[in-house]
Amino acid sequence: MSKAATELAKTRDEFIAQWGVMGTQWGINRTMAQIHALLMTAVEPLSTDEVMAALDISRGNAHTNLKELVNWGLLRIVTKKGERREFFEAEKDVWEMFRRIMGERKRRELDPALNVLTRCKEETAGLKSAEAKAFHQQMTELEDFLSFAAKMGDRASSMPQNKVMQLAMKLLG
Amino acid sequence: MSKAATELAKTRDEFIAQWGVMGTQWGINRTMAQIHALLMTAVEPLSTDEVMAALDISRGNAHTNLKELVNWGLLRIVTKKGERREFFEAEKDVWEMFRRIMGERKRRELDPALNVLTRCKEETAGLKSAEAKAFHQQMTELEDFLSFAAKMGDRASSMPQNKVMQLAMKLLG
DNA sequence: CGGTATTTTCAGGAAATTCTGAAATAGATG
DNA sequence: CATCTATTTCAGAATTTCCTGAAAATACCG
Repeated sequence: MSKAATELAKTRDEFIAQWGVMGTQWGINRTMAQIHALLMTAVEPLSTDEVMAALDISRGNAHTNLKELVNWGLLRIVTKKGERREFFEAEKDVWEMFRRIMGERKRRELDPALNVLTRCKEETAGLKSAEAKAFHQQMTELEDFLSFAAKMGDRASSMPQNKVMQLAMKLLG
Repeated sequence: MSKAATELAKTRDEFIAQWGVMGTQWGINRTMAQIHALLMTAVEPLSTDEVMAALDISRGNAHTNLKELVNWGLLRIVTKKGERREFFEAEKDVWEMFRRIMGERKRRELDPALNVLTRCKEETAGLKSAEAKAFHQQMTELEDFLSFAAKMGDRASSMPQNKVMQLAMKLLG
């Protein structure tokens, strides 16, 4: 391998390793983040065995996390003709990646939180004590805020990128 | 305790428990989320011992997580005159809470990610192969996107709430 | 000071999460 | 349908994260 190619490989490995660390801080597991980093910077789709080899992980681990990334919409499965194996390819467009992550996090985190808040709000709607009123009010404010955030997220991710950029520029202006 | 007061206590406990579960999914630990929920819905500041009793947790656990929440800016320490103990009080304004969380997450998660991306970008800036160029380009796009997001976050959280609402309404329009 | 109340730290244990490796299943091919 | 290849599942091991309880440190008070 040439000097330059080694250099690139080293930096890429660093990126993969660090992205894994970031992942754990973001609340997703290290391997999943590393596979994502690996495929984001891959020139072409990789097979499960190639991922196993590149990251030195077991088949079960590679399989589970590849499928999880497919569920998140961050990878897609591609097939090569004459090949029976599945290959995995990352969504590389950053804006599209962001949309997918937003949507998935909303579904997994925001929506359940909203359910809890709505329920707690309703269960205390009729109570008359000052404590109960304060609690009910707090639930209402949290719910309003989160449902507002959810709507904004939906709206932003269903808009063409350039529209969002225009609006954002106004905000930054 | 009256029927209504029991009802309120039950709902509040449910809120605290569920908020704890949400916390784990959001990547923060269960106890920290529960303490936050407890204090968000407390009528007045609580001492460490009261938090321990309310959640049935050890002193070490209560202490560590209370201090961590203070670091996040989600709780403040208050003292009562004639009392030597510290009491903890939650920031209850939802918008302010959001600002604090945004700021802290940016500092802990976004900024380190940006450093990694910048380094990987710089280390491959001079390389000529098609692979290296693609890698460099991917790093650049990720960096641009995240630094843009960071700026937006900063901007939004340093604006008065009503300004943000106005802009948001336009976006939702 | 000496005594007491409170906060802080941290070693070791408990719990939760993640990973491995191998067995089971599914799918293709001749 | 026998065989080969690839995918999926999952019990138990490894690792990481979290919590307890007690000891150490700190702050206050007479």
